[in-house]
Amino acid sequence: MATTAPEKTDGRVARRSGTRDAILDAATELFAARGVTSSSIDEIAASAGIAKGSIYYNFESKAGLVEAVVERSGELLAGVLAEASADRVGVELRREFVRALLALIRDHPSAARVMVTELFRTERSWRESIERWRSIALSALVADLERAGVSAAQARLQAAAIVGATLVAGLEWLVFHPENDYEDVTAAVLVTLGC
Amino acid sequence: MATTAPEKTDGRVARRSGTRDAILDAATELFAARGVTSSSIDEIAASAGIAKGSIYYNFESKAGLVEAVVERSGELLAGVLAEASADRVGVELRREFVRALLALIRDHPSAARVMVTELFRTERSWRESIERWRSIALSALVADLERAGVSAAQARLQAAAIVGATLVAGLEWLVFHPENDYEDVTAAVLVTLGC
DNA sequence: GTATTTGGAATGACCGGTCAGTTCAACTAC
DNA sequence: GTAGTTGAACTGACCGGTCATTCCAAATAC
Repeated sequence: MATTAPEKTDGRVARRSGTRDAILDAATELFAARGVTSSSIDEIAASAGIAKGSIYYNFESKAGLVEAVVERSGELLAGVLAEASADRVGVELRREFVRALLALIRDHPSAARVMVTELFRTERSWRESIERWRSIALSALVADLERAGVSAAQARLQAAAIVGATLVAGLEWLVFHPENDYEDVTAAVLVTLGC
Repeated sequence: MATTAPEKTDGRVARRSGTRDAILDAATELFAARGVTSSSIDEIAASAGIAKGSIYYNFESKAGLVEAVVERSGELLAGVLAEASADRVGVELRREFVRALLALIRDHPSAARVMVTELFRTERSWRESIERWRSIALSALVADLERAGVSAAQARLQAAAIVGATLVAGLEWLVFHPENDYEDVTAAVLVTLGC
């Protein structure tokens, strides 16, 4: 599944090289606002400004589209968090982790909301993709906590608590109190987590 | 999960007085597992062990049923949290708040999941009900923080962070690590929040 | 007697997915 | 150079299925 613009081997250029991305963008936004199951393919096509058929030309099915959306959001998440965790431990790691997550929410609000709203839902075909990114997101925190002598079970729960504090405060900011700025939210989360 | 025992006479099931609750129970469970939009009225009726017509006799529409589910879960939440907050301030309030929320998740997992998964979704008819309970849930924490000199905006963000840490750790527990027990999860959240 | 429940059939809207056809830039033949 | 060819990208009408909702006559509860 190529994520970049199609570059044909015979030198041809796709008529509208942005179609796939346009679909992903529109889908991400609609999924964030209304949830996956109540966003129809017709709506996504209309919102992306393309025909319904093009969605099925670019993606195997609705589930495939969802997976691609989750995949893209997950890559974003993993990238940001990997950078934030590099060479850091303890309180400093936690602090940078929170900052990075909030920056992600600020810069990609729809992607963040899709991940959160679908995170705890079961019995879905895209469960696996979400699962994968969930592990990646938590791994740096878990590893650090275990290194500090916390048991594996506790480490996972504590990491979830840190992520939860950040995500929910971040979404509270986005959805209900956008008048605050990034620094306000970061401060609130860090104070709450005692960093 | 039926609330009253069936009683057969003619191949038909008589369950007069408990019908409404049976519907609410079944709906809550299905909504938690699959989400609102992908739980059909037929499924809810079958799961509740009653006829489809009875749902429309007891509720105006699917949206009305959802609203009733949210309403009931919200009352549960508000009740538990009101009790936890009574006559408490500062760290002790926060501690009891976390304990109460986790106990709620333990005792009413489906209700908790419905509230969380629908919490940050927009453009829904039941948005208003969720909104109401969200405020109630946060109010005690917000008031306490403001009393301690925290600004209104910061208080709301910090309260959200506390609730977020508790909810996400609680759902992590429920969904992914049920082998832990209530005390483990409580400890993890309280440690993370520095209480 | 009235309120509630049942079982099921009917209706119309919507939705995911299909497919025959269109478009057009690159390519080929002459 | 130009007329014709190719084929990936795109289109939108259409189809089969699902779903919420309505309706109702018979049965049951209070």
